[in-house]
Amino acid sequence: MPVSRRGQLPVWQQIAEELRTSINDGTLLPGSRLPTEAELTERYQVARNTARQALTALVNEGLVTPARPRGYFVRDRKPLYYRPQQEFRPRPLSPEMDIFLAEHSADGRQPAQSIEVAIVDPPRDVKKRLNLGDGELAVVRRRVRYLDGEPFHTNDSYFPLRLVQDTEIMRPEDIARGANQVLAEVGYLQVRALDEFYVRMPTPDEARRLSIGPGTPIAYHLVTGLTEEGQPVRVVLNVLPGDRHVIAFERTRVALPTQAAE
Amino acid sequence: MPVSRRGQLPVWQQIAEELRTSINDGTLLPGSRLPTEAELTERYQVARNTARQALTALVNEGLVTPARPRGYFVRDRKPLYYRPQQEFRPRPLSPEMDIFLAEHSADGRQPAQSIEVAIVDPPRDVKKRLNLGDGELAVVRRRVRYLDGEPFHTNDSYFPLRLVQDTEIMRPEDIARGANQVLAEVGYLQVRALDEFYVRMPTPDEARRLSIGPGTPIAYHLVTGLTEEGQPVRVVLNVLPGDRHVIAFERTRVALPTQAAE
DNA sequence: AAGTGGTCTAGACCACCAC
DNA sequence: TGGTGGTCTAGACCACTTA
Repeated sequence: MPVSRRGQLPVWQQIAEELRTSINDGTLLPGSRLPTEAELTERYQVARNTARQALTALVNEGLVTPARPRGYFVRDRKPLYYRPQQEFRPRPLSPEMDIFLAEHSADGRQPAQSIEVAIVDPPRDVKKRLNLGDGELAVVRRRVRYLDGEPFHTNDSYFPLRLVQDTEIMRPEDIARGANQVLAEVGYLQVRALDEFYVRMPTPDEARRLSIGPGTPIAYHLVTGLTEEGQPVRVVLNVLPGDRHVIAFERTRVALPTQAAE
Repeated sequence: MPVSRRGQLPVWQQIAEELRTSINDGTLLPGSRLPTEAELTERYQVARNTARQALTALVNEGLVTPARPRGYFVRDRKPLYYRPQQEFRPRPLSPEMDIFLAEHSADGRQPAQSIEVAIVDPPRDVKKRLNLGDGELAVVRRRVRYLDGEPFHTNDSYFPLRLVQDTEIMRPEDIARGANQVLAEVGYLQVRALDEFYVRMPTPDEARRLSIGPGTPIAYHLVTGLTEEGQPVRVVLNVLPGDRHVIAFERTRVALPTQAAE
């Protein structure tokens, strides 16, 4: 086979490149099995570790996933649309999960979620955006959302404790009309939100919580909800595995048609 | 040292975990050097490959970067804000690069860009969003933007060839008033845009073009620009390395305060 | 020139699970 | 229970780049 030990590229990269090509040109379709490590060592006449290095590279690129003891398989990415704007749209009275449900159940997939409420000293990220003083606490509603029993993403909403004490927000149950409505009822209507997306590899904790395999990055999505006066009253922290989401939103022209920047 | 061969976790994971902890608790600050492979094999009494596997894992998590022959170093993530909304804001007559420049030069960093124009059969992603028939061609303006001489992101704008033939868009130069304005002048004013973000590892090509090291994912940002009639006239394809960008935008309430979804 | 990580080999034992 | 990938060892040679 055409691997050369004197080539510009290391042998393992040449092997990885050949496999990559097979995947891209459709020779190896999503879901199909790659050659085993043993087959590669045989075919290219290299040590097993060399073949392994090639496969490991593909795993870290997110192209391939190992499924012991059946072999390595070409990954099948089928991300679903995730619409941060959705939450500023009016909607009928319905369980808190509605949006998520409406977005995804159309596919015939079974949505589910777990809710957990805690009073915490929030992470620095959140503290800063909520303008919390030292030692000031927050309530967090932590959710993991599932699709067909598989974890899909996490959604942790933080509220300053002093604003939501003794409201429904403190109870680990679905809030039929939405937590934002509860906030509005106690005088903190949100009229603006700031969205930030960080793209990075998951921490081991995140990987565990969401069953994220190697080679799968995440979007770390922060939303800061503000009142008319610009007071932050809510920070949401979402972790969206890249292989399961497409983040989508829509924009409309805000200004007169005098100028349109590229 | 406390690595046990009979532990639940493989030795290399235990080593990785100790290093990870040192990084997170500030013992190893961003920019500082990790122990060398030789030092780790000595300290933990393991084979070099085992120490290496621990370090490689941290590299693939994006925590650490190897800088031969100086050793491994803790990475320093300093992403800049990237605001897709910016382009729908009015702005003064100025070079095409202005937005990018205004966004980033405040930091005292030197922005630059390269432009390249080509007539191509666009990728499927683009073709579909532009509603191009089979064999119908497009013009692409490919840009790489730099900051302090380092590649920062790529920005490829596609236009249906039939719409922009003989316009400035065909010329590989900065368009002072912006390509969108040119489009508007020939009758294709954009009033809406659809944004999609995919989060994934870079392809080897992307990694090369943008000098992306291992363990760094990208956001693949697609913008489809639509006219009043809903005709797509522009598709932009951005590749944003995760270690250099924070994607940010703002939302305002669109509906009456009857309902506020969480 | 020395020391670093990069590559590669050859071999061993093990845990897991589909068949 | 066989075959798979996961882990680990011990050693070798090389390429690079900074000091």
